[in-house]
Amino acid sequence: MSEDAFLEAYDPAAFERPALTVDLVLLGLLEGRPAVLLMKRSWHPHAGRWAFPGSFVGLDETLDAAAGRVLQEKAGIAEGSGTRLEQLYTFGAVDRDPRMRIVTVAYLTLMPEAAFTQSLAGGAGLSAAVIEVPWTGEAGGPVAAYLAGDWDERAPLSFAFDHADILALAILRLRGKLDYSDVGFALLPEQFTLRQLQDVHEAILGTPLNKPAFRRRMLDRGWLVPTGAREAGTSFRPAELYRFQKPL
Amino acid sequence: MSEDAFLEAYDPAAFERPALTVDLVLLGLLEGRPAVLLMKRSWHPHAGRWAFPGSFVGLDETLDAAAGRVLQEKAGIAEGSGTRLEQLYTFGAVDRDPRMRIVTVAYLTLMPEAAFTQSLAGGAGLSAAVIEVPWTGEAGGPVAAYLAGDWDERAPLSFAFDHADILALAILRLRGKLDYSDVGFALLPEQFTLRQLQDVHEAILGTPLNKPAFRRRMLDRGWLVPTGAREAGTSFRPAELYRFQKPL
DNA sequence: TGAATAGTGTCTCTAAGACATTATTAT
DNA sequence: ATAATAATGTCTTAGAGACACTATTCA
Repeated sequence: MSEDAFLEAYDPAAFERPALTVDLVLLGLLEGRPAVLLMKRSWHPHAGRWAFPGSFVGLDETLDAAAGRVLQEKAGIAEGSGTRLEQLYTFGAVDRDPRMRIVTVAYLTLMPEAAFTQSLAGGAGLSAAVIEVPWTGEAGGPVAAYLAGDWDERAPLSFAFDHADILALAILRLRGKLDYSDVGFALLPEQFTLRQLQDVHEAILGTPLNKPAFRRRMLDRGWLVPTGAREAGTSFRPAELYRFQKPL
Repeated sequence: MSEDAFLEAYDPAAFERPALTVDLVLLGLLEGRPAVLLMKRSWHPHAGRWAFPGSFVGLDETLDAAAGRVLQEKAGIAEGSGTRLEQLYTFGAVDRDPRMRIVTVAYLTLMPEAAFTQSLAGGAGLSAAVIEVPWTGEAGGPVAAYLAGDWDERAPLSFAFDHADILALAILRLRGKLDYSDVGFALLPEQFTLRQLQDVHEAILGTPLNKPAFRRRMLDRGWLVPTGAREAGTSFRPAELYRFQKPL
């Protein structure tokens, strides 16, 4: 075909191509609520708005490698720290960046508690924003984010570029995988109670769940190992702590 | 951040970037079996192997638009012909193409019977290959494809580049969406029998299904409208023909 | 003892699998 | 009639929702 003939004579520099980046939706928990790490833009365009950390994709690095590099450079998290990277979707609207044509591969990053707070305190300029998921049934909907601490006082913060769409899709993906995969556990610390696990599920789904049914489902799955230890610091009956471990 | 300062002074032509393409997994049915449309490569590299049709992404076209253009140019299908395009995954291994760095956004294309046979007969050099899905449980596995007609005689054909991975992922995605979305119907003609629908599901899942339960599930969902007509040409009791229509 | 939440028992309802039975068409 | 498949009835079982009840801890 002509495509092959074209490629045979192709000069890589001859034609303009879109630039290619990766952007990371860094998800974790803040006081039990789902939250993302964002950078406040101080330059044009979209100065004052909030964006996910990202980077250009190098000529000799994989997409996954570029995402891992961003995790390292901008969030201060080394690979293999329990943080999980998963490709989410590729966004290619022509005018998504006013400066030039940039196609971005969005990654969903699930951070356990330790990694999340570590990169928040890392001084790399990342802020945490709590996510509020409206109940929209099966369909996806707009997702609001509020700067940590001011959850019920301030206005939702505004996103740069198409990053609001990216976040909405990330939540949708999370929802879809919630009850057949182990994404719910990836956000929790090493040890957690069943109530914490249920809170995470409810926050992501945006709807309350039936307590006995939820416990049965989780325990019957066989992924939870009781530690024998109990939570501390409550003024009532402390719950048992569990560890997540897939059998075999 | 330095990223912004960098971009301010950025000369779009100054740094080399990966090339960006779209590739289309064109899925349809051939004698009731799932099949894909492929092009046999006659040039180096990977001459003699089979590849999905694709194209470079233009500087001023959306990813979806580029995919639609490929559908038009290489499969001869106009948009809005009932064929559905859905972004699948972006493949970015550094050496996936030996000539240069090419990142490709793979699209899953569900073609109804009419469109599939039309583009097969269109003379654009596309061949149909029947897909054989091994039963691999929930996990994805290798997917074999056989040139139409020689299904049980010939060896499975070999794919160019990483296109075997792309096909395996396409089947996996299809499986996942099969029983909560309408992808099963997108492959069938306007009117079809419940047995045809079940055959499609079984072929994609790679496992037999319980007939009464399948019928109940499909009919209770409310997406099937009985037409009153019946299939013709059987030597036994003809089945009722249904149309797919989502309520509201 | 009271407040608050952890954790469980049980009933009901829904949906799926298994299997058998009836229905309908062509030859 | 016979062959072949369509279409349905029914029994059983698994799992979820609802709701009430018991258990355990701190103040």
